[in-house]
Amino acid sequence: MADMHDSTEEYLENILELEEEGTRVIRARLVERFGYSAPTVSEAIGKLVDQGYVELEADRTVSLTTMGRELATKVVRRHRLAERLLVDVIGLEWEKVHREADRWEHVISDDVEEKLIKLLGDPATCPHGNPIPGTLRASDQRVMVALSEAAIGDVVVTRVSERLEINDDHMRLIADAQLTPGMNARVTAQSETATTVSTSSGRHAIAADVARHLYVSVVQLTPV
Amino acid sequence: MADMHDSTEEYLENILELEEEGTRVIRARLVERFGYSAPTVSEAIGKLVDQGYVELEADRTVSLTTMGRELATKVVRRHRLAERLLVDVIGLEWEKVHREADRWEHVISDDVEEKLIKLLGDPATCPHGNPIPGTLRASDQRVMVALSEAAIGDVVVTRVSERLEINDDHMRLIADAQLTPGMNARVTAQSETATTVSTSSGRHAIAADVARHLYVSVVQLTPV
DNA sequence: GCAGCAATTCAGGGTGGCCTTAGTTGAGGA
DNA sequence: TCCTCAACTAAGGCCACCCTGAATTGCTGC
Repeated sequence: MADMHDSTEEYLENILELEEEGTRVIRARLVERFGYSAPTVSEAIGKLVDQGYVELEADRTVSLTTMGRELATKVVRRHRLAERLLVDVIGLEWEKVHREADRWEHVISDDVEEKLIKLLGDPATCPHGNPIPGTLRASDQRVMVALSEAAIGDVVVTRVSERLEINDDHMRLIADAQLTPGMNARVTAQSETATTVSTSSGRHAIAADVARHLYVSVVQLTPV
Repeated sequence: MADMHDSTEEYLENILELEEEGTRVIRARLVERFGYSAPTVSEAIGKLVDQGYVELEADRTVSLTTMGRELATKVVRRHRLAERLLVDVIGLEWEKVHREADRWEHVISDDVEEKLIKLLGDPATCPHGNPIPGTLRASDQRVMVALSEAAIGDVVVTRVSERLEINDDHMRLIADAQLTPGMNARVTAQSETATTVSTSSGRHAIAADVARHLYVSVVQLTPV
């Protein structure tokens, strides 16, 4: 554990999230995410390298060391466990939990993490459908596709990427459109700029930059 | 809200706690509490004065302004609500909750605070028996006395002061001796250096500096 | 082969929050 | 009266973490 700050956790967490999104992680990506200046991010990454959390590859890719990945995973796990606690037990509104968990993730101890896993029944995903790493239950990974790439037809929303959770407007839109994990939707049209879906709350045009971070799985034709 | 840090909350909280303990609050008391150097504390208090959270009186007493008291009370309330959540819902061990809540108190939002009060049934006290300020339920303030001052006879433990919660050894001792709030005990002897009590777990000598921060109320002779 | 642009580095700054060392102040006791 | 001691102030320093502005690097396309 040595000496470790929120800032360390914040960087590692975001590196892991970028990886999860399939983005090649370079410092410029982190500059965009955090809104910090480039020198600030470079300096911070330099320290993480010194501390053995990350490595800078020849092609500038930022990669997590084993130690870094462990800590990053722990932070993400705590974030998502906190979200489950906040939604399932405390009853905080769905759109508000991400922001709250962004602070809670840094203060939850190992002891509490353990208790939470028990209390919440070893949940496989957070309330937005993102997998909780390191929990015991096998993650029943269904085949997911970004809403922006989905074929016309019926789908089930499975996951709202962390990327969207930052933005209150996006979250409200998703909640209002009934596009939260588990909900059914019908993709009626795809274009460069938007995906059109029908849900129980009506017809909605979802902008491409939102649809790219909203994952769905195709409804199976269950033979009757 | 303006700009406000953990350090601000930490100072205000401790000022309020010192007040609760009946201590005249001067900066030297905070130096002892935090283990910071005197100049550090003086500088910090100076900033709190500038920001309108506290006032320095002519006799050097540090006093909270209305604004400062509000924030201090909020932090203490969140701390104690977090403790209740950790004990009653999450199941964290009694001795560990104080330390955990010391971090949680800084990250709980107004929204969550509200939900917690509902979830926990508007609790009057934290698990250590300290009153939760600003909750709706009338605090049924029984007549309490420090264990070190209690007369020989039967008492009920009502409160473990924050002062003791910092120290793991003290907390373990109290838990082992069955001196947690609600437990019965019999005071069998008082001396300058210790109080001797009998509980369901046997006979214990409680050092005076612990007994001073452990509050009890005298058991009423309920006429049958 | 070189301009342009994205990515990064270099140099220099600021603030918050901690430190030490060395005064100053004021009230109480010898 | 004067000394002492607790409480506080003055001055200077350090580190973490943020900034701006001005190079530099290296790939890409003309």
